[in-house]
Amino acid sequence: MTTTAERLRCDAARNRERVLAAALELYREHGPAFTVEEVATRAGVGIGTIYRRFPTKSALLDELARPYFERLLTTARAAQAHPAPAERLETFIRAMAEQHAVDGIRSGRLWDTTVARPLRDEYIRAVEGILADARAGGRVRADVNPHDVGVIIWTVSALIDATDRAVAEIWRRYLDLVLDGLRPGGDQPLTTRPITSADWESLVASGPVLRLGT
Amino acid sequence: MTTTAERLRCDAARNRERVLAAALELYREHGPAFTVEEVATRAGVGIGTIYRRFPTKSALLDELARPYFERLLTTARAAQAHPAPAERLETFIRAMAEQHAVDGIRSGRLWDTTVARPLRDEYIRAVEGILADARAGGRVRADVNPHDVGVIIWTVSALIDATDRAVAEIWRRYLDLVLDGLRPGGDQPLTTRPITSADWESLVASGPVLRLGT
Amino acid sequence: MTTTAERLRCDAARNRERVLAAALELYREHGPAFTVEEVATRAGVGIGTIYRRFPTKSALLDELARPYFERLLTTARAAQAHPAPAERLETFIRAMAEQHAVDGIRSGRLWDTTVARPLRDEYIRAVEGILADARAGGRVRADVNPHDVGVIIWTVSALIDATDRAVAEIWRRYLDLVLDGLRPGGDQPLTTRPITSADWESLVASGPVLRLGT
Amino acid sequence: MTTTAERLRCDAARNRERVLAAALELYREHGPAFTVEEVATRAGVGIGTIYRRFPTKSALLDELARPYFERLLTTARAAQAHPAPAERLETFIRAMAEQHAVDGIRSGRLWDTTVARPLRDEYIRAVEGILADARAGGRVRADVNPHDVGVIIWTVSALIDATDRAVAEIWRRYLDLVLDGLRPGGDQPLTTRPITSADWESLVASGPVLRLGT
DNA sequence: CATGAATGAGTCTTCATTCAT
DNA sequence: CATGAATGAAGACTCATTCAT
Repeated sequence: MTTTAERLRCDAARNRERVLAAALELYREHGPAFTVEEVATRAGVGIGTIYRRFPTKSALLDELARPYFERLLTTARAAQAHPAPAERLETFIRAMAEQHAVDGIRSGRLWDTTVARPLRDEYIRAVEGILADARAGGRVRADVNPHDVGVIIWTVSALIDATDRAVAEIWRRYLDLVLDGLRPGGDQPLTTRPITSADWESLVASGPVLRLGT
Repeated sequence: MTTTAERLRCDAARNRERVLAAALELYREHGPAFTVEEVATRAGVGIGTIYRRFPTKSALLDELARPYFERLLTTARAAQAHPAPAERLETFIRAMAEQHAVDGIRSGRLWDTTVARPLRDEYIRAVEGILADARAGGRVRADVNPHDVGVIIWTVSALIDATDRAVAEIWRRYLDLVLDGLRPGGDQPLTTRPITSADWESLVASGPVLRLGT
Repeated sequence: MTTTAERLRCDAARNRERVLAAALELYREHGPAFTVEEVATRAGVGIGTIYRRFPTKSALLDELARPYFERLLTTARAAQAHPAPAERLETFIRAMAEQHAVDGIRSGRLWDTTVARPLRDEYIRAVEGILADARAGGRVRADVNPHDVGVIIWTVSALIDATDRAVAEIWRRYLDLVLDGLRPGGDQPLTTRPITSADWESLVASGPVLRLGT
Repeated sequence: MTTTAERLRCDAARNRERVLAAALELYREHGPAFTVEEVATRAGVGIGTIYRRFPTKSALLDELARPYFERLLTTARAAQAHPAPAERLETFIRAMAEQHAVDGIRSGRLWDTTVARPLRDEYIRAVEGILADARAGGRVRADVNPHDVGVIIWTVSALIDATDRAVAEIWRRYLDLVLDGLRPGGDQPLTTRPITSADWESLVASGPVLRLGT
């Protein structure tokens, strides 16, 4: 009995993984422009099986986003652990971009996914700490705040999405420029009011950028 | 006679404009995810009328892109005419972003549209001149080339698309940082090889980013 | 006044001819699978002009059939005038096939067209005379009647339609065989009852074969 | 298990048959001028069900053609097995016509359908054997070849299509004449060069005659 | 009268989702 | 539980015909 039940659970879990793996593959290849039936075929399961696990195609895509964000979070934690606090900010931003590039999820600006919500808080807190370290070390201009960092990472991610497949690595030049701009150096002040938490929430909640599928 | 002929063309032209206006509205609201029938309804014409002027939904979207690029080109020419050559580069980049923000075409990275093709050449040439001016005036670091400028503008446009509706003006902070990075100042060298013309062509030709419709 | 009126009538007549010529061309090229708009373009007139002359696309096609039948009738009359009465039947059948082949109206089994109706009577009468001549000369088996001749011509026409474009002239072998079968020679009797006038009417009126367009 | 699996397949198969039956009915009634939706309605299924089995309306029509050709082939094989070799040719031609008449597929000159392709070879080979038998028995004139037989059957089929619904059996008179012409008897030689294999291919491949749908 | 712009019903096809087996 | 068959609401596009200019 137990065995049977476990077997079932086991099979179910494996199926779930297969479906997610197939969906991820397809997402990497085509963005959200793939069919649920294609996922089923590639996963080697029936279409009904997918709908048993995921109520909706959109829910399936959400589930794709979760590990992506977990990997990002791991990256963020690693940067926090960097021995030289002053280096943490650049290390962090570069590592995030690198991770995004490696991850292969293109057109994957998935931050407003339901699953991303809980992760975002930890993420923001991490950024706050890292930025404070950089500031203490005099490695960042005074007028940027954690949300600026979020926007930078977001933008570079979009650039990676847009270009990495066509011309790999190009985004690095761009990232270099931005990091250069981040460093202190008697530069002209930023021309717009600081980004607030509320702004950030609005951004993340705003439909168009983040819409999945269709 | 002339009057009659023109009247006809007049009405037809007005309908054409109505269709384009409706399509633009819908594009601003939903990106390319709108129905030809919606366009017809909003324009107050039959569906056949749309297909009389535009052989395809995709052609209609192309036509949407055309004035957008023409406005960008006008902006570029204006920047070239700026009295102080050294100022031209920053003026140019800011003006392009501004124009894009004002234009309201969101998710509108339309550079690979058929209609954009002929405009691109003039655009690139303008950038070359402007960059040379800035370099002569010592206002830009030595290791950036015209294609870097193209990528910058492209990226900022994407950022505007993504954020301007949710939190207006935020993109300006980002742009400030990048412009700061563009200025000379003994900064760290760029970590990746320069972008070539061929890279640029690949970028622009790469389907996924720029594909309209579907 | 008169001049103007005549000019008008003249222009109108010429337009009518142009439309018919364009339609015929298109019919030869594509069968009935062409657009009214294509006719207008090729004729160099507006679409409204066509609808002024011909109430319907189908009526236009009918009008195409008229000269075709008139040519056939001329052919029939010529055969009647052949000096050797006994030769008239084969001459007639061959000439009809030839005329059909030359005419170039493919998939043009137009016998049930409204315009063909009045011509059919004269046609049948001609066949009757010709057949009587052949019979008097002992050049045709006794058990065929005028309607058999009609069916033969009809069938060969269909064969021409089907094959002449792909492999010209092949239909002649076939026609030879049939003519051979028509000649007297102690052959096996025909296995089916003679075709009556009523049969002929049914045939000609039967939809599927003759349907134009769509 | 097996039962379940087969049940599924069973129902699906039944639906498939229903769809084919409905399509055949409609084809008999209207030729290819019917709607996929009509098929669905008449078959009592959703439109999607049709598209699950047949990727295209054209593929559905192909599938209609398949059994038709298989029946023809069976007929051909039966004629080859006729005890008296000399009789085989006429038996064959008559049987083919008969089968076509009974089959009820009107306007069904479907020989260039994809599904017909593989059957054609066997068909031609059968005709060759049968013709040789007839020639050995002195029952056919010397100057006809297998392709002539093909053209004869094709033409008679067209005649059946055109007339059988309006006046049943009339085609038999015609067929009698042609068979008469096929027999030897010191008749006039055929006036055109023999039909070659290449001719036959051209014929079959020539679009206009055989094109299904639209 | 001529023109060609406008119309919109009708066609094929796709795909997320439900449901019988 | 798994399967994959069934569903049907859209969506893009065509074309005969009408009608304003």
